Amino acid sequence: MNTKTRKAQEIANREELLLDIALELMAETGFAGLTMDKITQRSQYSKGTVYNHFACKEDVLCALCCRSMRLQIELYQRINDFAGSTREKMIAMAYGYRLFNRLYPTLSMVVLSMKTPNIMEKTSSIRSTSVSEHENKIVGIAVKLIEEAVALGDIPASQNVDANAATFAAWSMAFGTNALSSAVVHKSSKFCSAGFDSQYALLYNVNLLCDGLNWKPLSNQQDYLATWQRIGQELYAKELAMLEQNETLY
Amino acid sequence: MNTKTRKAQEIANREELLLDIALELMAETGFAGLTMDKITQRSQYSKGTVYNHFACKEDVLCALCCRSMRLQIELYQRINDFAGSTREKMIAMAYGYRLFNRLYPTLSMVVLSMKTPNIMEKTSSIRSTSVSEHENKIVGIAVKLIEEAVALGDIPASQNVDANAATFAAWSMAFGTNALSSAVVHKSSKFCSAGFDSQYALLYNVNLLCDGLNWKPLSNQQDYLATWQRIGQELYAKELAMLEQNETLY
DNA sequence: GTCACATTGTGACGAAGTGTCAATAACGAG
DNA sequence: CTCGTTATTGACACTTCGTCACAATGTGAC
Repeated sequence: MNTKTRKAQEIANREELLLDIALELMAETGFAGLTMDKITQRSQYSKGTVYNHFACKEDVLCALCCRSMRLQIELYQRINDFAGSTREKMIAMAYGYRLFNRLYPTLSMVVLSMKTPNIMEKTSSIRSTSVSEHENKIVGIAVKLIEEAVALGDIPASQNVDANAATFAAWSMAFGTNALSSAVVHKSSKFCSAGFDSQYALLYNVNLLCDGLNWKPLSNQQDYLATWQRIGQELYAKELAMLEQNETLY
Repeated sequence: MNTKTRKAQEIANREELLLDIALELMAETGFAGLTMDKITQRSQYSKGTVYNHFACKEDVLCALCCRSMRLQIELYQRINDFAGSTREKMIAMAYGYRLFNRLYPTLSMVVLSMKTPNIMEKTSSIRSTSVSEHENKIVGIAVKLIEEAVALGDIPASQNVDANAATFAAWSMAFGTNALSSAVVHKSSKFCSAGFDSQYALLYNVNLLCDGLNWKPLSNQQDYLATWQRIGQELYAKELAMLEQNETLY
């Protein structure tokens, strides 16, 4: 029985190793540069072994997506300790989301790609439900926060806010902002010339949303830019320092 | 000289034909089922000719993306004739966006995929700037509408709204809502069990955003669900009828 | 220690797809 | 009709995916 758990551990370790390699390859040679053969070559294992872990190439992405979400969850959990209003905590979630996207650009692209049909069509159901589970955990954090805001009256009861609907709105906003930001940055979009500031776009957008929910204090009652800075200092100082030194973690 | 324009016309026609085939293939066999070989086989032309039109497979998607945006623009232009406030017109844009996504599900997936790195990395620069140009046209429609709202005072000057920033927010929201809706519908997401209603999610989300901008009349001052219905009847009756009969147009 | 059995690993291989290019065909001006 | 130009073709070289018969290794009973 002991040997079994040891073996299982070894397999789990190898899986992480393979994922490290996959991520490294993607960072080096771009998204299209990831092939199963290259993973095989760079690892000390053979193709068959790699395919023992992942049913297909898309499953590798799925697994990376799960890792990505575990990392995100870690960032979001710190928010519990943040001394601030519920709205400030929601903004902290947005901060964490953006931080994640900057710190792990390759992983972020993986998450984005997972919403795309050509990937989803091919993933095995085991992997894709695993992604859903992780996703639900993140969604749960946001739902809980919004429910708390309603309970405390930060979001007036008269707004009749459904926590699920509001969470979906916030998620949509964050997801869309990130997806379009990275696209806008690279291209000759109208926004580039219009002084588009990707740094604060998410703060701005989430503030609009919260104001729409009538989530007190409103953005004209409080300086959320200051909150934004404070979140960075108090919750994510370590990660910001890494970014300063251009230490991107895939 | 006349022969040249005739020839050019023929080539343009053939390009449209090839795109029709590509779309048909995607609708039939899924996104991953699209191959250059199949396009070749189903058309009466050879591989070389197909590659004369499109530098690579991703260029086909790019071209479809442009077609997709031309169709969208057509939908949005009708809004000029809509008798309503600026905010109602913004909601009409959201309506058009959602209508487009329902009427052309395959094309919608193409647009979504274009925001993804594995596609973007491979597209030729000519095609991708063409996508940007089309995109800018759509963005321009929204910017103009928001500027008008500010000029009329529907959005109070005190909000200090930048039309570009607000457009980006609206675009992010619409894009994110659509991307996540289609993902949520298929999967065992928390939202499914929570009575997620994809039909009105975009209306709800855009209303939140407009409320956040303090775009008058606010959603508690007017029944925008009624507006939503009116938009369907007055602007998009034909398209709705098609949807009723399950006539999806790729 | 060893033997039968179970599990895990291997890499050559077939299938499928991409993009190229030398050869061929069609075109049109003179 | 002829000849240079341009468009078209499909065989080919190359890449990649995913499989499977076989090899190697690990396990536990005796």
